Amino acid sequence: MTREIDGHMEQKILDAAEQLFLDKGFALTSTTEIAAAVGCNQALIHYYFRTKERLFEAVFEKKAKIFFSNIFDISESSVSLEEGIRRVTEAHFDMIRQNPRLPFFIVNELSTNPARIETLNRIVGPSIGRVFSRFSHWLAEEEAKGNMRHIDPFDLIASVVSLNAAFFLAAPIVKRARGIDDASFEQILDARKKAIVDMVLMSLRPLRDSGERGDQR
Amino acid sequence: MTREIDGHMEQKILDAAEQLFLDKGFALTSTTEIAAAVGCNQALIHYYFRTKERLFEAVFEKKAKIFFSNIFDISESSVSLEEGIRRVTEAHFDMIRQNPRLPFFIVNELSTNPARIETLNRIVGPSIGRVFSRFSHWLAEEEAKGNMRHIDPFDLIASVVSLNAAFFLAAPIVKRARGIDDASFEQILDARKKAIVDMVLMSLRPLRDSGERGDQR
DNA sequence: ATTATCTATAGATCTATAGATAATGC
DNA sequence: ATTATCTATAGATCTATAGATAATGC
Repeated sequence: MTREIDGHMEQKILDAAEQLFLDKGFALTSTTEIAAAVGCNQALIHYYFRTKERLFEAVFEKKAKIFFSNIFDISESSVSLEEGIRRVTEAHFDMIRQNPRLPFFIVNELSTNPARIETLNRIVGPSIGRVFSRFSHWLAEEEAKGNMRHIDPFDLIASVVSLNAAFFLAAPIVKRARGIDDASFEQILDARKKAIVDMVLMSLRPLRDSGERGDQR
Repeated sequence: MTREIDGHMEQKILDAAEQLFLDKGFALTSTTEIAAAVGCNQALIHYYFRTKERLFEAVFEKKAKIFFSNIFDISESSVSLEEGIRRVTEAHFDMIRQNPRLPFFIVNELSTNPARIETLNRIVGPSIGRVFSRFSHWLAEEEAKGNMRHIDPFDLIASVVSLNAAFFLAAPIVKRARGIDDASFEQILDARKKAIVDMVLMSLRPLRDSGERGDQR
């Protein structure tokens, strides 16, 4: 093989590693297997990345960034409550839809290797605080206007992320178990997205006629 | 070592395997490690269980049964909507609370080894249909009475399971990341359980004043 | 005689490194 | 001369099995 026939080997290794790590996780993926997928020998992987661990870190950082960045970024606060909630929920759902193995990948690696939490803190830490506080303020305003019941912003975010992520954790399993073809599966995804948005919006409706919070209008 | 000093080795192996498999999954747990935890030699594990795979199966069946059995079993349909939803949601939450690694374990093994879905179908298949249909009927009645909005029973179940399971997938990560002690963690669990129940109940409230379904009373 | 437990080891990985070879840039 | 790629291999696992030994029940 000559050098750099089409694109760099380094990139091809990264791509193959990404796919395999996403699919099977760190432990079940061997450098031998990555080399086979790339079509090079196994030593080359260590030439570029030194260790399997460092190769994994490269993939993990990229994927963690996708998963945790811009969650619940209400950039335009001029939008209505319903529209705002719908947007962030759907954006989050769609992000996972484009990276369906992401929830499994993140959960799997953080559970089996808690040390990786450091990596996360470094990557996500800085930005998350600002986004959260902007979202909180927006919610508080809407609550004050009587547009929604009282809810801890953390609980709302946790719920939306739970509903979206858990579905994609279970989806491939259900898909295989029931032998669902791709076309039907896309329909199921759309339906579930709608159901999740509905559920969240419905749950935020202000309380009806008691003297409790959320009825100040 | 003499035989059967206190309880059977077979049971001790099962117990140790259960703990390790739950913690780290199939791939990351070695029979050597299990033997070390038990305090016997590694060959004994194969004496009793022949292969690591069969030992794992034994653990997996037991745990899958716990996770999937009796989900959403509304045994007494005389109960009110709110009380019924609260009960099944809390029962499900508490079941996971007692087996906090269960969601990770199930997701992890089904994702990395789809063949295991067969095991699941065999174990869960028979009972789940009946429970689901009973729950559906109960919901339909409550909807007809105007006590709740219309919702696909599957979506409701999916949402509750998602909310509960996802929390326990993320909880240990957050706990470690933020250095939360056990006492505070228990409080967080209680608070989250309440928030989940609230969210579900709130989302089921009948629609207010449009002419849509759920307002027939 | 049977059963439980142990020691030892074969065979299959897998990661990482050393050192050879070939292509490129000077 | 440097850099990319390859071959070969050391050393560390890990699973599974063969065969020895010791305890128990008859």
